[in-house]
Amino acid sequence: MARKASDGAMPQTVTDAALSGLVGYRMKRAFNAIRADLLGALEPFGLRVLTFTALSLIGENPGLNQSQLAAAMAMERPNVVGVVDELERRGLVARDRGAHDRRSYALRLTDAGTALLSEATTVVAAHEAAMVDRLGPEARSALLALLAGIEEAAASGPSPDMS
Amino acid sequence: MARKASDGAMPQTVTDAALSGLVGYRMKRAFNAIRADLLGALEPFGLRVLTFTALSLIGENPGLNQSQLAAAMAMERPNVVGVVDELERRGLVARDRGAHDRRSYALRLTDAGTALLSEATTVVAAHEAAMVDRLGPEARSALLALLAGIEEAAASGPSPDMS
DNA sequence: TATTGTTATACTCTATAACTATA
DNA sequence: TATAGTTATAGAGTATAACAATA
Repeated sequence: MARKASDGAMPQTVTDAALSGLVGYRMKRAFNAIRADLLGALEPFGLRVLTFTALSLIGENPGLNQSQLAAAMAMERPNVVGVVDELERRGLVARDRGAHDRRSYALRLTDAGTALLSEATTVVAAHEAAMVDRLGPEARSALLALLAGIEEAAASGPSPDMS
Repeated sequence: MARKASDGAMPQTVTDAALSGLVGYRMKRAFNAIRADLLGALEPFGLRVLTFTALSLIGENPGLNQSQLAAAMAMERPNVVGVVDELERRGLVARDRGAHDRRSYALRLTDAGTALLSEATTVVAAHEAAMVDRLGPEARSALLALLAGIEEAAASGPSPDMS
């Protein structure tokens, strides 16, 4: 049986006072928690975070191509291919060859994709509300504003035009 | 030359109105921005986010073992091995065989580890301040409180005691 | 029998280089 | 030549199963 209370060789509780004042540390832990919850919410729909995000962006921007989708998702083009492949294989997204530029695909949701996105969005919003609304009625909007501000601050970051 | 302005086949700007109300989406983007900045701050020290976090936790809790470190870092024990290996190889952390329980190691910083942690912590804090303080004097503490609250809400989450 | 550290392994996400077909 | 999509590949980060040493 495990009995180390009388041992005295190691700390019983691990503290993180030095780290807990760092936004990056707190954000990683909070993000992991949110991500795990989000994953659970999406799992019944057979969606991952990436496929859900892509589905939502395509639904809101029908006709966009994969390069634009990659930029919107802040990821590289090659990694978008698999995401769209998966959505296309499941009949949720269609790739239409562009008439104007035959190199690119115009992405759009199928009827099945529109329906699944609608259901998944409802469930995801409910999951998030259950987590965030414990912190008070204004916590959600305050948090969203702060997070958006951080992303913006990073974009116009400490090393501007270092291209 | 690229000239698609007169094409009209695809949207010029991609919107994310539906997603931008979701905490998970905003958090992922903000976290990526913070993480990239953090990575840049740690790179001169030869540290990653994981090794910096481990270094800080060991410095604050000398004598803790790898299982406790894993729990504190919210990761699995096998993945801690490589992190401690790397820190030990660089002479920043020492593994002392425990006299009371010879299965475990008592982890502690070496003098070099203490010195490096001190320098890295200063630089990381300055980097974070440069990003976060643009949002106002109270943004940092407000954000930390909200993030801690989210993590706590997740811990006592919607599916309690589902072990 | 349970726990610590470990190895092996696999899966996801991400990033880069190089190819093809179109422009 | 430049761009869109693609392939192949490699690197992190994370997760589980199984093992030896110790309790």
